[in-house]
This record gives sequence, C-alpha cells and structure tokens, in this order.
Amino acid sequence: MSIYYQIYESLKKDLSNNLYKPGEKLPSENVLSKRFGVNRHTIRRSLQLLKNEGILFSKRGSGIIVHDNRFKYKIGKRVRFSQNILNENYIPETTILRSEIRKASKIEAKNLEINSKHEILLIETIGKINNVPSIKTKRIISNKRFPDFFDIFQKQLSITKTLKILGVNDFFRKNTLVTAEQADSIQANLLHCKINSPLLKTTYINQDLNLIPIEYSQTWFVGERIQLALEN
Amino acid sequence: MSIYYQIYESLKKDLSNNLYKPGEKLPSENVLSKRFGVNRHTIRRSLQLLKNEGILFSKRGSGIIVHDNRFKYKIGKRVRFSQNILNENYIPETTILRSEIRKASKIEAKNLEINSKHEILLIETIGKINNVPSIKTKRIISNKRFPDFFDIFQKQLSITKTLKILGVNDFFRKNTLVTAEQADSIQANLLHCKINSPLLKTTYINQDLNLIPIEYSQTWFVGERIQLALEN
DNA sequence: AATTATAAGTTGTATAGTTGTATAGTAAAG
DNA sequence: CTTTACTATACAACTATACAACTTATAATT
Repeated sequence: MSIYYQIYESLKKDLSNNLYKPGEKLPSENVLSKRFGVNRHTIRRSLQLLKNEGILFSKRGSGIIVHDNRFKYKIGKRVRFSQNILNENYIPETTILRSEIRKASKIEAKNLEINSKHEILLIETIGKINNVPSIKTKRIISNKRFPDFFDIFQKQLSITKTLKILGVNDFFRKNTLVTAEQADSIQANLLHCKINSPLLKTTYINQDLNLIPIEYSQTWFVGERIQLALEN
Repeated sequence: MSIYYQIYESLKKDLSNNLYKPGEKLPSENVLSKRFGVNRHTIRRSLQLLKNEGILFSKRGSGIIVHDNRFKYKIGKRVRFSQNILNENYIPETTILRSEIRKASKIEAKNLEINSKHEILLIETIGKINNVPSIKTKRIISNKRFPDFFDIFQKQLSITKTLKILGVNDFFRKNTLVTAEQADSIQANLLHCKINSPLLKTTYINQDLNLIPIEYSQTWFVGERIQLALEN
C-alpha cells in the first residue's frame, strides 16, 4: 500500500485517539513531513484524504485544524432542546428516566420561589441527538402550580409543548451557571461516554413572562460531543 | 554474457573503487541508461542485483543511494551513539522526528519510577551513520525532573551533552532487552530498508550514578546493516 | 499604550525530475 | 513454440525546489 495512505491511516488513528483534539491545530506540514520522513507533498496527499472526509480543514497561513464536529448547543435567552437539534438538521429524542413527587429542598424552594412545604415534581430525562444519548436533565417543577405536568409531559415529551398546554406560551432563562464534572459509572452508562469523561453541567432557572420561576433544573452535556454556544 | 550483467559488474567495480561513496547518490536511471546506451529497464535489472546484495538502496522520487553493510554497534554498560560511530571512523548525525509532552503510561511510570500522574517528554530521533539513516530511537524522560531537556537537546542533539548540561555527568544502562520486529512501510521509509526487513529492537533504561532512572527508551536498528556487539 | 513595520512561519500552487509498475512488442536462443 | 533479453511507452507515486498568498508573533515607532 502506498505511503501516503499509510500515513493517512496513522494520522487517523492519532485523531481517533484524541492526540489531536477538535478545534486544535495539527503540527505543520513541514513538521509532519519530517516526522514521517517524507516530502511535504506526500503529507499533503495524506491530509487531503482527511480533509475530504471532513475531519480536517486548513487555512492558508494559519495551519490545519481538526474539525470540531461537536454539536453546538445554543444557550441564550430561550433554550429549546428539540428546536436546537432540529435547527442543525439532527434528530432529537427525549426519554424519561424517572419522576418523583416530594417536598422541596431548601435550595429548590428558594430558586422556585415557593414555600418549602410545597411539593415539587422531579423529572429526569435523557436527550438524544441522532439516537446518541448526550444530554441528561433533572428538572424541579412546582407540583402545586402544575399538578398535571407529568401526565402531559409523558405524552408530549417536550417542555415547550407541555407548558403551552398548561397555558404558558413563552418562557425564558433567568440565569445559567456552567460548571464541569466528571462522569461517574452510572452517568457514563446513561450518556454513552467513558467514566471520568468531562461533562458540562448547567444549572438554570426558566421563568415565565411574569418573571415567575417555572423550573429549577440542571443539565449535563457530554463534553466530547457537545459544546455550549453562549449567546447574548 | 548478457548486457545487464556486464553493467552490473562495471557498477560494482566503480563502487568498490569508491567512485560512489556510502551515503551518496548514484546518477539517475535515465542518466545511467544513456551512459551505457541501453534502455532504462536494462539498467534497472543491473541495479536490482546490487540492491539484492545490500549495496544499493533506492527511494522512489529520490534516487539510488549507496549503503555499506555491517556496522558493529557496541552495547555495554555505557552506550553512546555518537562516540560509537566516531570510534569506527564513521560520521554520526541525529535528527529529530517529533517530540511530545503527555502523561506517563503505566509502563513508562513504572520504568522511570515516577508517579503515573507526572508528565513525560517523548522524543523520537533518527540516527544516521555516514548519512544513512539506520537507527530510530524513542525516548521517555521525566518532564518533571528535566523540564528543560528538549530545549537543550534540540540544540545539542546529544543525550550525553544534554545530560551534562543538566548536571548528570555520567549514566549507564540498567538493563537491555533485545527483540526482533518487522519494519512497516513507514519505518522502512524512515530507515531506508525494505518493508518487512528485520529490525533489532532494544528496550532499556539508562540510570544515573545514584541508580535513579533517567530515560526509558527503545531503539530500532536496521538488522541488515547493523549488528549489535554485546559487552560485559 | 496603541499602532505600524518587519520577520518568520504557514498553506496553496506550479514545475521538473526521480523511481516503481504495467503493458506491449521485437529478436534471438533453446 | 516457448523462454529470455531487451526495447518502447505510459502512467503512478514520490521528491525537490521555488514562489505566492496569508497569518501570526515580535520588534520598532509613535
């Protein structure tokens, strides 16, 4: 087999091993040609194959960059899971992990601006993009304000649709905190990632037009597949 | 007697008269075919005989290079590349293929007697003898212990000199393992040998006078040109 | 401190030359 | 008739070199 093809395979292996990470630059063509002991044109031919596959792209004068094919999840004033995915021409799907009705914790009550004696509804869901589970969400919703929420949500599998049925035509973010965590074995299993893989965690409140909190929630994103695009 | 064989003998005579010296290129096949007044394929047939004898080596796109066969590489308590070559009146040269700083693997950490969380410096080099690449080395060095190693090595291109600058005046082998491998196409290209040519591979640790490991390394020798002379 | 030159480094492109390989054909020898 | 030696041609793969177009970092200047 030709040399350029072997180098192509070697580089592809490095890329899949995350030696060169999405968004990062590859060593220059000159450096690579020295490393493999071939002429620059031979390297260029190997790189061309990877460019054709959409794995790499190059910018004259700048370098060769590993294409970042992580899903760009937009976080702005209005965050809508399904719409976010559909806008990028991917297929969204939501599955319910569990639900629970219990008394609010102090933090939950405070963030939902409800009495801590009130009950809340907890829903945990997995969000799939093109059938790949990549997003986990834990929602806390006032059960007093929305007693039928879960029944409707179970059929609709959409927060937006559920709220519309419940008479809330629009809602938006009060705030969003972004932190990082490591996946434990349970999360890794749920989210199809490795143990200790980095997860992006957002903690946020969605409120209605009257500025009353609707949900206090947390969402975990698999860092290897999703990047958060913050909008103003 | 056939023409190609006469040309073969003529070229062989030229080679033994040092008309073409090891490390140098022969005239191209086109030039030779015109000189001898034959078709290029006839010349190729003559050259093939010399390639089979290990005297010549050709590289597509580059030319035909003169090799000399058996270099005796001494492996004892102290192994010094450049000194080894100079002692046999050859010219040594070292070129860097690549370097990398990353976390130690388990094996590397164990052999260097460092914590596996520590970073290591990886350096890959090609060793040339009379301009013929024949030795490939992959070194693993503690980046914590020698943070400036690569900067110095890049200028010195000598382990001995680099270590001296870093305050290590002497070092010697803890052990050496010798195994055999086959050259893949990338290694073959780098080391000017044929695909599947046997390579001698040594795996070893160099330690300082306090018996602390300095480098955990592997060296590949082209078996057709280099023989290892083990000393006690 | 901000702006402008300068230099060095990167990818893109073009041209020419080298060896490797495949196919077809001719002539001579067995 | 088959094999061997040799020629002829063409193309693929790879090297070597040079320069253009462009980016980035650094130094110089204001």
